[in-house]
Amino acid sequence: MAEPYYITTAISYPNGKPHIGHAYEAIAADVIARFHKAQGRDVRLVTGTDEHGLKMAQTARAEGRDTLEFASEMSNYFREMCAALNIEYDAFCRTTEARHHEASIAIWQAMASSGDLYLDRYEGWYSVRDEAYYAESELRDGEGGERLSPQGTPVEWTAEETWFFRLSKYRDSLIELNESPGFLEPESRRNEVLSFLKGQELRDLSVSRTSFDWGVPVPGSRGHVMYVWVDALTAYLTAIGFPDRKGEFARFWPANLHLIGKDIVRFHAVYWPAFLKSAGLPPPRAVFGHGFLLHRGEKMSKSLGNVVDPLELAERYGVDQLRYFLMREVGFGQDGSFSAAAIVARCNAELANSFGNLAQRVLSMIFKNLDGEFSLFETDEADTQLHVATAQAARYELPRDFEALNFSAGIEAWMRAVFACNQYVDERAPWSLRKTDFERMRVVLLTLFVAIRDLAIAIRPVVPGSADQLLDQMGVPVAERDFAAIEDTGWYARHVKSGFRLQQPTGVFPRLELPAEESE
RNA sequence: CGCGGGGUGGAGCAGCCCGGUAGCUCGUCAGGCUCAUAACCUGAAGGUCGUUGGUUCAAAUCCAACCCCCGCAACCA
Repeated sequence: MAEPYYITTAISYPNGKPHIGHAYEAIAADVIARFHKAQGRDVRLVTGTDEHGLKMAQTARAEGRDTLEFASEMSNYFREMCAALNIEYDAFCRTTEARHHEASIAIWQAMASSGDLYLDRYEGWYSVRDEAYYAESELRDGEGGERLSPQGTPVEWTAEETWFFRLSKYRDSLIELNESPGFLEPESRRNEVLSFLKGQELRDLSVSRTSFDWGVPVPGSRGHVMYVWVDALTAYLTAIGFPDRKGEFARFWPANLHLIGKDIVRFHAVYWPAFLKSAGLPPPRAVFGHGFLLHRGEKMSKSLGNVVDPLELAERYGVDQLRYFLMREVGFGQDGSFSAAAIVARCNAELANSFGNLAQRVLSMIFKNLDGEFSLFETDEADTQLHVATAQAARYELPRDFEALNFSAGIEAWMRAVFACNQYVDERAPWSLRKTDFERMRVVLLTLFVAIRDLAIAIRPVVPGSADQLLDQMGVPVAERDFAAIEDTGWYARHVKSGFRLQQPTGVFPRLELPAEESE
């Protein structure tokens, strides 16, 4: 049975419509999921929306809407984004679903029976906007003498009864977990978390609220709803069947990877493993905090008016182009910059001019000169060398780098193989051979055909739609588009035998135009 | 002394962990080719790797100090 692989994106807070950051994370998760599928693994990709919390309730009220109805609408935008970006998720978990409430209650009860939850009185400076308490020392004075949080939001002295989670108890095991290689990446994030864990005693965490009711009710404790993060994180369990601990859950937990933004690393690398341990469940195998995208080097914000709608980008430049750009251009784990000019330049240079044009010129010559027919052929040493170069990239380098979440390096290796193919075309000059040595021309073209097929399969996780269009034209069976198929040397003989005939090829990676207003 | 990221040919980056001829893409210039999406291939120019000092036979790479840029308020990955 195939090895299971479970990956999640963060469960998004749908307070607003999805922006480029959500798109980036979803795309990266989808690329990872497709890559592991192509490696023959049994993959679950989970995403969803975290719809509880005061802010949701407030936003809905401000719009004069029923909270759930509003949340449903917002959640749908996230589903639509996934559909538009070709995100192939297996489950979309909404935290307002009944099954999720069940899961949250189950984990709560498990933590309670470990003795890790206790009721106490909490007094302090509370910011309604931030849903957080602050220490006296963190506050500053605002205009008119009011007290402000470090975030500049008003705070008031509040006393409430709240449930606490004994986070302090888990400090040592959390340090150990975060020190274990591969748990939290990239390294810079790990250092941050470790310095947080080691730098101080951990305070127990307030995990219930009584100031509002839009959340999962705490079992047996009227008036309390769970702290949003308790239930949000639990969505990772809900999606695979928890509280049923058999079946899907037994197979897929612990998750192989939580892919999240760098801003919520602490919740995933500290609170979440502690909750799980308390509930008697193993922690996720890995957490990766990716970077943020900057628009032309500037942070995006509504107030600056430079927020970019990911669907507009996909519409304008193409879904696969956007996917390719984000995975290629930005070092995974670092912040990255994007702009219309950068997308156009990158996609034109690599997808259109290098790979797309390579496929087009080769398929076109096969169509015109060989009537689109395939036959067996013997390669000479130089031909074999080309296959070695492409196989190196498609079978070894790209998978190795993708496995390590080093997408730009993997794609770069792939590009080197594409360059080698174009170089080979030029050196062999099949258009000249056509007149002088037809047989050699045939061998050269078919050699290239094989190379292109391997390269198309290798890059398919990144640009699934376009790669499939190309492979369709090439007559590569749908079932033979994974890494096992690249290894399978018998495929070409079957391809010949099938009698497949190539039609007039059409390019799958068109050149992009830079919109006039973006070209300054 | 708040925390973190970064400063490498015109632009964007890799290399730094595990010191040993400075690499890639774009751009520029020259040449080639004409099969192909005005695409492709070859070659060239262009960098004292932020500064200063240290370790070393040898430093972009290790150590120290300093300078500069960007995040760390909200929406939010």
